[in-house]
Amino acid sequence: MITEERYSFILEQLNESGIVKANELMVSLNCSESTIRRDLAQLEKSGALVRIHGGAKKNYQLDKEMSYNEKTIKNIQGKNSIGKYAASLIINNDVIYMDAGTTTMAMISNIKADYITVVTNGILHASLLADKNINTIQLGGKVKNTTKAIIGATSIEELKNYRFTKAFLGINGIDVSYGCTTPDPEEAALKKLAHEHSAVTYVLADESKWDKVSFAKVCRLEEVKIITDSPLKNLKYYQEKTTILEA
Amino acid sequence: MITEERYSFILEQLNESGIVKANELMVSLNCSESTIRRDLAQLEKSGALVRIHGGAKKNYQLDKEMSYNEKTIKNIQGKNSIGKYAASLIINNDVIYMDAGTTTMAMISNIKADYITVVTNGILHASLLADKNINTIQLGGKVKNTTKAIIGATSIEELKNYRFTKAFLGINGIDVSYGCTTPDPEEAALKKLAHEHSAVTYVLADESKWDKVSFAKVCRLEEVKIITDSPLKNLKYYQEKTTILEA
DNA sequence: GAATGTTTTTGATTGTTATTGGTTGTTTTT
DNA sequence: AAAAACAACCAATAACAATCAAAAACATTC
Repeated sequence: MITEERYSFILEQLNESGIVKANELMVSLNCSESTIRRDLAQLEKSGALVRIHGGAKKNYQLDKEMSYNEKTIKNIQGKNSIGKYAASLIINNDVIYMDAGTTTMAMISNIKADYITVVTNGILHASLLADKNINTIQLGGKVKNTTKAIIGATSIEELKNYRFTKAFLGINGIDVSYGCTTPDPEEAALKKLAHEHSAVTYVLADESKWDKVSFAKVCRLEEVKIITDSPLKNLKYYQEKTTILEA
Repeated sequence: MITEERYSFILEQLNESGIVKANELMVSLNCSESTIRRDLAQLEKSGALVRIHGGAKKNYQLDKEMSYNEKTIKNIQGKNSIGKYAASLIINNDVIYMDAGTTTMAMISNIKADYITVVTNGILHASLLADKNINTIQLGGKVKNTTKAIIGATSIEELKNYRFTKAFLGINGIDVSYGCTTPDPEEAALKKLAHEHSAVTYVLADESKWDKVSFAKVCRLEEVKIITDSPLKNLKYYQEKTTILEA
Protein backbone atom coordinates (compact mmCIF):
# COMPACT_ATOMS: atom_id res chain seq x y z
CA MET A 1 0.00 0.00 0.00
CA ILE A 2 1.84 3.09 -1.19
CA THR A 3 1.25 6.72 -0.35
CA GLU A 4 -0.88 7.68 -3.33
CA GLU A 5 -3.07 4.67 -2.80
CA ARG A 6 -3.79 5.78 0.72
CA TYR A 7 -4.44 9.31 -0.47
CA SER A 8 -7.00 8.23 -2.99
CA PHE A 9 -8.63 5.84 -0.53
CA ILE A 10 -8.94 8.62 2.02
CA LEU A 11 -10.35 11.06 -0.51
CA GLU A 12 -12.75 8.45 -1.76
CA GLN A 13 -13.98 7.73 1.74
CA LEU A 14 -14.28 11.41 2.31
CA ASN A 15 -16.29 11.90 -0.82
CA GLU A 16 -18.72 9.22 0.23
CA SER A 17 -19.23 9.92 3.87
CA GLY A 18 -17.94 13.48 4.20
CA ILE A 19 -15.82 12.53 7.18
CA VAL A 20 -13.02 10.10 7.97
CA LYS A 21 -11.72 8.85 11.33
CA ALA A 22 -8.02 8.35 11.86
CA ASN A 23 -8.29 5.06 13.73
CA GLU A 24 -10.67 3.61 11.19
CA LEU A 25 -8.23 4.53 8.45
CA MET A 26 -5.46 2.86 10.45
CA VAL A 27 -7.38 -0.40 10.35
CA SER A 28 -8.61 -0.29 6.77
CA LEU A 29 -5.30 0.91 5.38
CA ASN A 30 -3.35 -1.33 7.72
CA CYS A 31 -0.74 1.19 8.71
CA SER A 32 0.40 3.12 11.72
CA GLU A 33 -1.10 6.11 13.40
CA SER A 34 1.87 8.23 12.38
CA THR A 35 1.37 7.46 8.73
CA ILE A 36 -2.30 8.34 8.78
CA ARG A 37 -1.54 11.53 10.60
CA ARG A 38 1.11 12.46 8.09
CA ASP A 39 -1.23 11.67 5.22
CA LEU A 40 -3.97 13.84 6.62
CA ALA A 41 -1.51 16.66 7.26
CA GLN A 42 -0.29 16.44 3.69
CA LEU A 43 -3.77 16.32 2.19
CA GLU A 44 -4.78 19.26 4.30
CA LYS A 45 -1.76 21.19 3.11
CA SER A 46 -2.77 20.53 -0.49
CA GLY A 47 -6.25 21.72 0.31
CA ALA A 48 -7.99 18.42 -0.29
CA LEU A 49 -9.54 18.24 3.17
CA VAL A 50 -9.73 19.88 6.57
CA ARG A 51 -8.34 18.09 9.59
CA ILE A 52 -10.44 17.76 12.69
CA HIS A 53 -9.73 16.11 16.00
CA GLY A 54 -9.88 12.39 15.33
CA GLY A 55 -9.72 12.55 11.56
CA ALA A 56 -10.69 14.89 8.76
CA LYS A 57 -13.72 16.33 7.04
CA LYS A 58 -14.58 17.43 3.57
CA ASN A 59 -13.31 20.76 2.46
CA TYR A 60 -16.66 22.38 1.94
CA GLN A 61 -16.29 25.99 0.97
CA LEU A 62 -19.85 27.05 1.29
CA ASP A 63 -20.95 30.59 0.79
CA LYS A 64 -17.53 31.94 -0.06
CA GLU A 65 -17.19 33.95 -3.23
CA MET A 66 -15.40 31.76 -5.66
CA SER A 67 -12.79 32.88 -8.16
CA TYR A 68 -13.35 31.97 -11.77
CA ASN A 69 -10.76 29.25 -11.58
CA GLU A 70 -12.22 27.77 -8.47
CA LYS A 71 -15.57 27.81 -10.16
CA THR A 72 -14.24 25.92 -13.14
CA ILE A 73 -12.59 23.41 -10.86
CA LYS A 74 -15.75 23.07 -8.82
CA ASN A 75 -17.72 22.55 -11.98
CA ILE A 76 -15.38 19.84 -13.14
CA GLN A 77 -15.45 18.19 -9.76
CA GLY A 78 -19.20 18.42 -9.80
CA LYS A 79 -19.30 16.83 -13.20
CA ASN A 80 -16.95 14.18 -11.95
CA SER A 81 -19.17 13.28 -9.04
CA ILE A 82 -22.21 13.26 -11.28
CA GLY A 83 -20.30 11.10 -13.74
CA LYS A 84 -19.26 8.74 -11.00
CA TYR A 85 -22.76 8.34 -9.72
CA ALA A 86 -24.22 7.88 -13.18
CA ALA A 87 -21.56 5.29 -14.02
CA SER A 88 -22.44 3.35 -10.87
CA LEU A 89 -25.92 2.77 -12.27
CA ILE A 90 -24.52 0.78 -15.17
CA ILE A 91 -24.54 -2.98 -14.77
CA ASN A 92 -23.43 -5.85 -16.94
CA ASN A 93 -25.50 -6.57 -20.04
CA ASP A 94 -26.80 -3.02 -20.13
CA VAL A 95 -27.20 -1.39 -23.51
CA ILE A 96 -26.50 2.26 -22.94
CA TYR A 97 -27.08 5.41 -24.92
CA MET A 98 -24.47 7.97 -23.98
CA ASP A 99 -25.11 11.48 -25.18
CA ALA A 100 -22.22 13.72 -26.25
CA GLY A 101 -21.00 16.40 -23.85
CA THR A 102 -18.52 16.84 -21.03
CA THR A 103 -20.88 15.76 -18.26
CA THR A 104 -21.49 12.36 -19.76
CA MET A 105 -17.81 12.12 -20.64
CA ALA A 106 -17.00 12.18 -16.94
CA MET A 107 -18.87 8.88 -16.67
CA ILE A 108 -16.50 6.95 -18.84
CA SER A 109 -13.49 6.66 -16.57
CA ASN A 110 -15.80 5.59 -13.77
CA ILE A 111 -17.51 2.74 -15.54
CA LYS A 112 -16.88 -0.51 -13.69
CA ALA A 113 -19.11 -2.95 -15.54
CA ASP A 114 -17.11 -4.97 -18.02
CA TYR A 115 -19.74 -6.37 -20.32
CA ILE A 116 -21.89 -3.60 -21.71
CA THR A 117 -22.67 -2.02 -25.05
CA VAL A 118 -22.60 1.73 -25.45
CA VAL A 119 -24.09 3.70 -28.32
CA THR A 120 -22.91 7.29 -28.51
CA ASN A 121 -23.05 10.32 -30.75
CA GLY A 122 -19.87 11.79 -29.27
CA ILE A 123 -16.74 10.99 -31.19
CA LEU A 124 -14.49 11.75 -28.23
CA HIS A 125 -16.70 9.53 -26.12
CA ALA A 126 -16.33 6.71 -28.61
CA SER A 127 -12.58 7.08 -28.53
CA LEU A 128 -12.41 6.95 -24.74
CA LEU A 129 -14.80 4.01 -24.61
CA ALA A 130 -12.65 2.18 -27.11
CA ASP A 131 -9.63 2.83 -24.90
CA LYS A 132 -11.47 1.08 -22.09
CA ASN A 133 -12.18 -1.78 -24.43
CA ILE A 134 -15.91 -1.30 -24.13
CA ASN A 135 -18.22 -2.53 -26.85
CA THR A 136 -18.98 0.74 -28.60
CA ILE A 137 -21.26 1.78 -31.43
CA GLN A 138 -20.79 5.18 -32.97
CA LEU A 139 -23.72 6.94 -34.55
CA GLY A 140 -22.95 8.22 -38.02
CA GLY A 141 -23.72 11.56 -39.57
CA LYS A 142 -22.57 15.11 -39.74
CA VAL A 143 -19.91 16.11 -37.20
CA LYS A 144 -20.66 19.29 -35.30
CA ASN A 145 -17.22 20.83 -35.26
CA THR A 146 -17.52 22.77 -32.03
CA THR A 147 -18.72 19.96 -29.80
CA LYS A 148 -17.56 16.91 -31.77
CA ALA A 149 -21.03 15.48 -31.58
CA ILE A 150 -22.78 13.69 -34.41
CA ILE A 151 -26.09 15.20 -35.49
CA GLY A 152 -28.44 15.12 -38.44
CA ALA A 153 -30.80 12.85 -40.31
CA THR A 154 -28.41 9.91 -40.62
CA SER A 155 -27.90 9.68 -36.90
CA ILE A 156 -31.65 9.85 -36.34
CA GLU A 157 -32.24 7.04 -38.81
CA GLU A 158 -29.58 4.89 -37.19
CA LEU A 159 -30.87 5.52 -33.73
CA LYS A 160 -34.29 4.25 -34.76
CA ASN A 161 -32.77 0.77 -35.00
CA TYR A 162 -31.60 0.64 -31.42
CA ARG A 163 -33.27 0.09 -28.04
CA PHE A 164 -31.59 0.85 -24.73
CA THR A 165 -31.85 -0.27 -21.15
CA LYS A 166 -30.56 3.11 -20.00
CA ALA A 167 -29.95 6.47 -21.65
CA PHE A 168 -27.71 9.16 -20.19
CA LEU A 169 -28.32 12.63 -21.56
CA GLY A 170 -26.61 15.95 -21.04
CA ILE A 171 -28.79 19.01 -21.08
CA ASN A 172 -28.52 22.79 -21.15
CA GLY A 173 -31.58 23.89 -19.27
CA ILE A 174 -33.96 22.41 -16.74
CA ASP A 175 -37.09 24.23 -15.74
CA VAL A 176 -40.15 23.27 -13.74
CA SER A 177 -42.62 24.15 -16.45
CA TYR A 178 -40.61 23.90 -19.68
CA GLY A 179 -38.79 20.68 -18.82
CA CYS A 180 -35.43 19.80 -20.41
CA THR A 181 -34.23 22.07 -23.19
CA THR A 182 -31.12 22.50 -25.34
CA PRO A 183 -30.09 25.17 -27.89
CA ASP A 184 -29.67 23.05 -31.04
CA PRO A 185 -32.91 21.57 -32.46
CA GLU A 186 -31.00 18.80 -34.21
CA GLU A 187 -29.38 17.74 -30.98
CA ALA A 188 -32.69 17.98 -29.23
CA ALA A 189 -34.28 15.65 -31.76
CA LEU A 190 -31.52 13.10 -31.18
CA LYS A 191 -31.77 13.30 -27.42
CA LYS A 192 -35.53 12.98 -27.61
CA LEU A 193 -35.36 9.89 -29.77
CA ALA A 194 -32.73 8.28 -27.55
CA HIS A 195 -34.98 8.93 -24.58
CA GLU A 196 -37.99 7.41 -26.33
CA HIS A 197 -36.03 4.29 -27.16
CA SER A 198 -34.73 3.74 -23.67
CA ALA A 199 -36.33 1.94 -20.75
CA VAL A 200 -34.99 4.55 -18.35
CA THR A 201 -33.55 7.97 -19.10
CA TYR A 202 -31.18 9.80 -16.79
CA VAL A 203 -30.53 13.47 -17.35
CA LEU A 204 -27.18 14.66 -16.01
CA ALA A 205 -27.22 18.25 -14.84
CA ASP A 206 -24.75 20.20 -12.76
CA GLU A 207 -25.93 23.19 -10.78
CA SER A 208 -25.51 25.63 -13.67
CA LYS A 209 -28.36 24.00 -15.57
CA TRP A 210 -31.17 24.48 -13.09
CA ASP A 211 -33.91 27.05 -13.68
CA LYS A 212 -32.65 27.66 -17.20
CA VAL A 213 -34.67 27.49 -20.38
CA SER A 214 -33.06 26.94 -23.75
CA PHE A 215 -34.56 26.87 -27.23
CA ALA A 216 -35.48 23.31 -28.17
CA LYS A 217 -37.43 20.99 -25.91
CA VAL A 218 -36.15 17.48 -25.30
CA CYS A 219 -38.62 16.03 -22.83
CA ARG A 220 -40.83 16.73 -19.85
CA LEU A 221 -39.45 16.34 -16.34
CA GLU A 222 -41.92 13.59 -15.52
CA GLU A 223 -40.42 11.31 -18.14
CA VAL A 224 -36.87 11.19 -16.81
CA LYS A 225 -34.72 10.93 -13.71
CA ILE A 226 -32.30 13.74 -13.01
CA ILE A 227 -28.81 13.26 -11.60
CA THR A 228 -27.28 16.33 -10.03
CA ASP A 229 -24.62 17.28 -7.53
CA SER A 230 -25.87 20.47 -5.96
CA PRO A 231 -28.40 20.89 -3.20
CA LEU A 232 -31.19 22.93 -4.76
CA LYS A 233 -33.01 25.70 -3.01
CA ASN A 234 -36.32 25.06 -4.72
CA LEU A 235 -35.87 21.30 -4.76
CA LYS A 236 -39.38 20.48 -3.64
CA TYR A 237 -41.04 22.06 -6.66
CA TYR A 238 -39.02 19.77 -8.85
CA GLN A 239 -39.53 16.74 -6.67
CA GLU A 240 -43.25 16.94 -7.22
CA LYS A 241 -42.66 16.32 -10.89
CA THR A 242 -39.59 14.13 -11.19
CA THR A 243 -37.05 11.94 -9.45
CA ILE A 244 -33.90 13.75 -8.41
CA LEU A 245 -30.83 11.68 -7.61
CA GLU A 246 -28.10 13.47 -5.74
CA ALA A 247 -24.58 12.31 -6.57
CA MET B 1 10.12 -9.55 -22.92
CA ILE B 2 11.28 -6.50 -24.84
CA THR B 3 11.01 -2.88 -23.86
CA GLU B 4 7.87 -2.01 -25.79
CA GLU B 5 6.14 -5.06 -24.40
CA ARG B 6 6.83 -3.86 -20.89
CA TYR B 7 5.68 -0.36 -21.78
CA SER B 8 2.35 -1.55 -23.05
CA PHE B 9 1.90 -3.89 -20.11
CA ILE B 10 2.54 -1.04 -17.71
CA LEU B 11 0.16 1.29 -19.51
CA GLU B 12 -2.44 -1.44 -19.65
CA GLN B 13 -2.18 -2.07 -15.93
CA LEU B 14 -2.34 1.63 -15.35
CA ASN B 15 -5.43 1.95 -17.43
CA GLU B 16 -7.13 -0.75 -15.41
CA SER B 17 -6.21 0.14 -11.89
CA GLY B 18 -5.03 3.73 -12.16
CA ILE B 19 -1.87 2.94 -10.23
CA VAL B 20 1.08 0.60 -10.60
CA LYS B 21 3.66 -0.46 -8.04
CA ALA B 22 7.29 -0.91 -8.96
CA ASN B 23 7.81 -4.11 -7.03
CA GLU B 24 4.66 -5.70 -8.43
CA LEU B 25 5.81 -4.86 -11.92
CA MET B 26 9.16 -6.43 -11.12
CA VAL B 27 7.42 -9.70 -10.38
CA SER B 28 4.89 -9.73 -13.19
CA LEU B 29 7.37 -8.54 -15.80
CA ASN B 30 10.13 -10.69 -14.35
CA CYS B 31 12.86 -8.10 -14.56
CA SER B 32 15.04 -6.06 -12.28
CA GLU B 33 14.23 -3.03 -10.23
CA SER B 34 16.50 -0.91 -12.42
CA THR B 35 14.64 -1.82 -15.56
CA ILE B 36 11.26 -0.98 -14.09
CA ARG B 37 12.60 2.29 -12.81
CA ARG B 38 14.01 3.13 -16.20
CA ASP B 39 10.74 2.22 -17.88
CA LEU B 40 8.74 4.40 -15.55
CA ALA B 41 11.18 7.28 -16.00
CA GLN B 42 10.89 6.98 -19.76
CA LEU B 43 7.10 6.74 -19.75
CA GLU B 44 6.94 9.75 -17.48
CA LYS B 45 9.17 11.69 -19.84
CA SER B 46 6.83 10.88 -22.71
CA GLY B 47 3.94 12.05 -20.59
CA ALA B 48 2.18 8.71 -20.39
CA LEU B 49 2.14 8.60 -16.60
CA VAL B 50 3.25 10.36 -13.44
CA ARG B 51 5.79 8.73 -11.20
CA ILE B 52 5.16 8.52 -7.49
CA HIS B 53 7.18 7.01 -4.69
CA GLY B 54 6.76 3.28 -5.10
CA GLY B 55 5.45 3.25 -8.64
CA ALA B 56 3.40 5.45 -10.91
CA LYS B 57 -0.10 6.76 -11.30
CA LYS B 58 -2.29 7.66 -14.16
CA ASN B 59 -1.93 11.01 -15.72
CA TYR B 60 -5.61 11.56 -16.11
CA GLN B 61 -8.25 14.14 -15.63
CA LEU B 62 -11.31 13.89 -17.81
CA ASP B 63 -10.29 14.94 -21.31
CA LYS B 64 -6.64 14.71 -20.37
CA GLU B 65 -7.15 11.07 -21.06
CA MET B 66 -6.92 12.11 -24.65
CA SER B 67 -3.40 13.36 -24.17
CA TYR B 68 -1.60 10.11 -24.84
CA ASN B 69 -3.59 9.64 -28.00
CA GLU B 70 -3.07 13.20 -29.02
CA LYS B 71 0.64 12.83 -28.63
CA THR B 72 0.64 9.85 -30.90
CA ILE B 73 -1.45 11.79 -33.34
CA LYS B 74 0.83 14.81 -33.21
CA ASN B 75 3.74 12.54 -33.97
CA ILE B 76 2.03 11.28 -37.04
CA GLN B 77 0.88 14.68 -38.18
CA GLY B 78 3.02 16.32 -40.80
CA LYS B 79 5.95 13.99 -40.42
CA ASN B 80 4.80 11.89 -43.29
CA SER B 81 5.59 12.92 -46.84
CA ILE B 82 2.95 10.60 -48.24
CA GLY B 83 0.28 12.42 -46.27
CA LYS B 84 1.51 15.75 -47.50
CA TYR B 85 1.47 14.68 -51.10
CA ALA B 86 -1.97 13.10 -50.84
CA ALA B 87 -3.35 16.22 -49.19
CA SER B 88 -2.03 18.35 -52.05
CA LEU B 89 -4.35 16.48 -54.42
CA ILE B 90 -7.41 17.78 -52.62
CA ILE B 91 -9.08 20.84 -54.14
CA ASN B 92 -12.10 22.91 -53.25
CA ASN B 93 -15.51 21.31 -53.71
CA ASP B 94 -14.04 17.85 -53.47
CA VAL B 95 -16.02 15.22 -51.62
CA ILE B 96 -13.45 12.96 -50.06
CA TYR B 97 -13.55 9.55 -48.49
CA MET B 98 -10.79 9.24 -45.95
CA ASP B 99 -10.08 5.77 -44.69
CA ALA B 100 -9.06 5.18 -41.06
CA GLY B 101 -5.42 4.52 -40.30
CA THR B 102 -2.27 6.41 -39.46
CA THR B 103 -1.16 6.98 -43.03
CA THR B 104 -4.32 8.82 -44.01
CA MET B 105 -4.27 10.64 -40.69
CA ALA B 106 -1.03 12.30 -41.72
CA MET B 107 -2.97 13.98 -44.53
CA ILE B 108 -5.17 16.02 -42.26
CA SER B 109 -2.75 18.66 -41.04
CA ASN B 110 -1.60 19.17 -44.62
CA ILE B 111 -4.99 19.86 -46.14
CA LYS B 112 -5.05 23.34 -47.62
CA ALA B 113 -8.40 23.41 -49.43
CA ASP B 114 -10.99 25.22 -47.33
CA TYR B 115 -14.25 24.12 -48.83
CA ILE B 116 -14.43 20.36 -48.94
CA THR B 117 -16.50 17.58 -47.43
CA VAL B 118 -14.82 14.58 -45.90
CA VAL B 119 -16.48 11.29 -45.05
CA THR B 120 -14.43 9.05 -42.77
CA ASN B 121 -14.69 5.85 -40.77
CA GLY B 122 -11.92 6.89 -38.41
CA ILE B 123 -13.13 8.53 -35.22
CA LEU B 124 -9.76 10.14 -34.54
CA HIS B 125 -9.77 11.43 -38.10
CA ALA B 126 -13.19 12.95 -37.61
CA SER B 127 -11.99 14.68 -34.46
CA LEU B 128 -8.96 16.16 -36.18
CA LEU B 129 -11.02 17.23 -39.19
CA ALA B 130 -13.47 18.94 -36.89
CA ASP B 131 -10.57 20.77 -35.26
CA LYS B 132 -9.67 22.13 -38.67
CA ASN B 133 -13.29 23.17 -39.13
CA ILE B 134 -13.70 20.93 -42.15
CA ASN B 135 -17.12 19.73 -43.15
CA THR B 136 -17.01 16.19 -41.80
CA ILE B 137 -19.32 13.22 -41.95
CA GLN B 138 -18.64 10.30 -39.67
CA LEU B 139 -19.71 6.83 -40.69
CA GLY B 140 -21.62 5.06 -37.95
CA GLY B 141 -21.33 1.51 -36.70
CA LYS B 142 -19.29 -0.68 -34.45
CA VAL B 143 -16.04 0.82 -33.17
CA LYS B 144 -13.01 -1.38 -33.57
CA ASN B 145 -11.30 -0.72 -30.28
CA THR B 146 -7.73 -1.25 -31.38
CA THR B 147 -7.72 1.02 -34.41
CA LYS B 148 -10.65 3.30 -33.59
CA ALA B 149 -12.12 2.63 -36.98
CA ILE B 150 -15.80 2.12 -37.66
CA ILE B 151 -16.70 -1.17 -39.29
CA GLY B 152 -19.72 -3.38 -39.82
CA ALA B 153 -23.03 -3.49 -41.63
CA THR B 154 -24.24 -0.07 -40.57
CA SER B 155 -21.21 1.67 -42.01
CA ILE B 156 -21.60 -0.25 -45.27
CA GLU B 157 -25.25 0.77 -45.55
CA GLU B 158 -24.40 4.40 -44.91
CA LEU B 159 -21.57 4.41 -47.36
CA LYS B 160 -23.95 3.22 -50.08
CA ASN B 161 -25.59 6.63 -49.95
CA TYR B 162 -22.46 8.59 -50.74
CA ARG B 163 -20.41 9.29 -53.88
CA PHE B 164 -16.91 10.72 -53.82
CA THR B 165 -14.65 12.67 -56.09
CA LYS B 166 -11.62 11.12 -54.43
CA ALA B 167 -11.04 8.29 -52.00
CA PHE B 168 -7.87 7.88 -49.95
CA LEU B 169 -7.31 4.40 -48.59
CA GLY B 170 -4.70 2.91 -46.30
CA ILE B 171 -3.67 -0.65 -47.00
CA ASN B 172 -1.67 -3.46 -45.44
CA GLY B 173 -0.30 -5.31 -48.42
CA ILE B 174 0.39 -4.54 -52.06
CA ASP B 175 1.37 -7.28 -54.44
CA VAL B 176 1.75 -7.45 -58.21
CA SER B 177 -0.60 -10.37 -58.64
CA TYR B 178 -2.83 -10.23 -55.56
CA GLY B 179 -3.40 -6.46 -55.60
CA CYS B 180 -4.34 -4.56 -52.44
CA THR B 181 -5.10 -6.63 -49.34
CA THR B 182 -5.86 -6.04 -45.67
CA PRO B 183 -6.25 -8.43 -42.69
CA ASP B 184 -9.81 -7.64 -41.62
CA PRO B 185 -12.54 -8.70 -44.08
CA GLU B 186 -14.96 -6.13 -42.66
CA GLU B 187 -12.50 -3.35 -43.24
CA ALA B 188 -11.78 -4.68 -46.67
CA ALA B 189 -15.47 -4.58 -47.56
CA LEU B 190 -15.67 -0.96 -46.48
CA LYS B 191 -12.56 0.05 -48.40
CA LYS B 192 -13.82 -1.76 -51.45
CA LEU B 193 -17.17 0.00 -51.36
CA ALA B 194 -15.56 3.40 -50.86
CA HIS B 195 -13.36 2.70 -53.84
CA GLU B 196 -16.33 1.69 -55.98
CA HIS B 197 -18.17 4.87 -55.07
CA SER B 198 -15.29 7.18 -55.86
CA ALA B 199 -14.27 8.72 -59.18
CA VAL B 200 -10.60 8.22 -58.30
CA THR B 201 -9.06 6.09 -55.58
CA TYR B 202 -5.63 6.70 -54.12
CA VAL B 203 -3.97 4.00 -52.06
CA LEU B 204 -1.42 5.31 -49.55
CA ALA B 205 1.42 2.88 -48.90
CA ASP B 206 4.75 3.38 -47.21
CA GLU B 207 7.63 1.09 -48.03
CA SER B 208 6.66 -1.56 -45.50
CA LYS B 209 3.56 -2.43 -47.51
CA TRP B 210 5.13 -3.48 -50.78
CA ASP B 211 5.33 -7.10 -51.84
CA LYS B 212 3.10 -8.09 -48.96
CA VAL B 213 -0.06 -10.11 -49.17
CA SER B 214 -2.68 -9.97 -46.46
CA PHE B 215 -5.92 -11.90 -46.04
CA ALA B 216 -8.80 -9.96 -47.59
CA LYS B 217 -8.68 -8.40 -51.03
CA VAL B 218 -9.72 -4.80 -51.51
CA CYS B 219 -9.07 -4.13 -55.19
CA ARG B 220 -6.83 -4.83 -58.14
CA LEU B 221 -3.84 -2.61 -58.80
CA GLU B 222 -5.24 -1.50 -62.13
CA GLU B 223 -8.21 0.18 -60.45
CA VAL B 224 -6.29 2.60 -58.24
CA LYS B 225 -3.39 5.00 -58.03
CA ILE B 226 -0.73 4.34 -55.44
CA ILE B 227 1.04 7.02 -53.44
CA THR B 228 4.31 5.98 -51.87
CA ASP B 229 7.51 7.51 -50.55
CA SER B 230 10.15 4.88 -51.12
CA PRO B 231 12.00 4.16 -54.33
CA LEU B 232 11.11 0.59 -55.18
CA LYS B 233 13.54 -1.91 -56.58
CA ASN B 234 10.98 -3.74 -58.65
CA LEU B 235 9.10 -0.59 -59.57
CA LYS B 236 8.72 -1.40 -63.24
CA TYR B 237 6.68 -4.56 -62.64
CA TYR B 238 4.17 -2.48 -60.75
CA GLN B 239 4.23 0.38 -63.26
CA GLU B 240 2.98 -1.94 -65.96
CA LYS B 241 -0.20 -2.41 -63.96
CA THR B 242 -0.84 0.80 -62.09
CA THR B 243 0.05 4.45 -61.59
CA ILE B 244 2.64 5.06 -58.91
CA LEU B 245 2.95 8.55 -57.49
CA GLU B 246 6.11 9.21 -55.57
CA ALA B 247 5.72 11.71 -52.74
C1' DG C 1 27.42 -17.48 -42.50
C1' DA C 2 30.87 -17.11 -39.05
C1' DA C 3 33.69 -13.58 -36.66
C1' DT C 4 34.30 -9.01 -35.40
C1' DG C 5 33.29 -4.58 -33.25
C1' DT C 6 29.53 -1.41 -31.77
C1' DT C 7 25.44 -0.07 -29.63
C1' DT C 8 21.65 -1.05 -26.58
C1' DT C 9 19.73 -3.18 -22.84
C1' DT C 10 19.94 -5.19 -18.54
C1' DG C 11 21.00 -6.38 -13.58
C1' DA C 12 23.91 -5.48 -9.69
C1' DT C 13 26.12 -2.20 -6.62
C1' DT C 14 26.80 2.06 -4.52
C1' DG C 15 25.48 5.86 -1.54
C1' DT C 16 21.43 8.95 -0.89
C1' DT C 17 16.76 10.19 0.09
C1' DA C 18 11.92 9.31 1.42
C1' DT C 19 8.77 6.77 4.04
C1' DT C 20 7.45 4.29 7.96
C1' DG C 21 6.37 2.73 12.83
C1' DG C 22 7.53 3.42 17.42
C1' DT C 23 8.57 6.52 21.23
C1' DT C 24 8.30 10.59 23.76
C1' DG C 25 5.80 14.10 26.04
C1' DT C 26 2.03 17.60 25.19
C1' DT C 27 -2.65 19.01 24.11
C1' DT C 28 -7.50 18.15 23.65
C1' DT C 29 -11.72 15.90 24.85
C1' DT C 30 -14.81 13.69 27.98
C1' DA D 1 -8.29 13.37 36.13
C1' DA D 2 -8.25 9.74 32.70
C1' DA D 3 -8.38 8.66 28.00
C1' DA D 4 -7.79 9.77 23.54
C1' DA D 5 -5.60 12.36 20.03
C1' DC D 6 -1.85 14.99 18.93
C1' DA D 7 3.11 16.79 17.27
C1' DA D 8 7.88 16.10 17.24
C1' DC D 9 11.50 13.25 17.06
C1' DC D 10 14.41 8.94 15.86
C1' DA D 11 15.98 4.69 13.99
C1' DA D 12 14.80 1.05 10.61
C1' DT D 13 13.40 0.25 6.31
C1' DA D 14 12.08 0.84 1.57
C1' DA D 15 12.58 3.34 -2.54
C1' DC D 16 15.53 6.17 -5.03
C1' DA D 17 19.31 7.99 -8.63
C1' DA D 18 23.70 7.20 -10.48
C1' DT D 19 27.13 4.28 -12.08
C1' DC D 20 29.35 0.21 -14.12
C1' DA D 21 30.10 -4.20 -16.10
C1' DA D 22 27.93 -8.19 -18.24
C1' DA D 23 24.80 -9.70 -21.71
C1' DA D 24 22.06 -9.21 -25.70
C1' DA D 25 20.99 -7.25 -30.03
C1' DC D 26 22.72 -5.13 -33.84
C1' DA D 27 25.65 -3.95 -37.83
C1' DT D 28 29.78 -4.85 -40.45
C1' DT D 29 33.38 -7.25 -42.41
C1' DC D 30 35.58 -11.02 -44.26
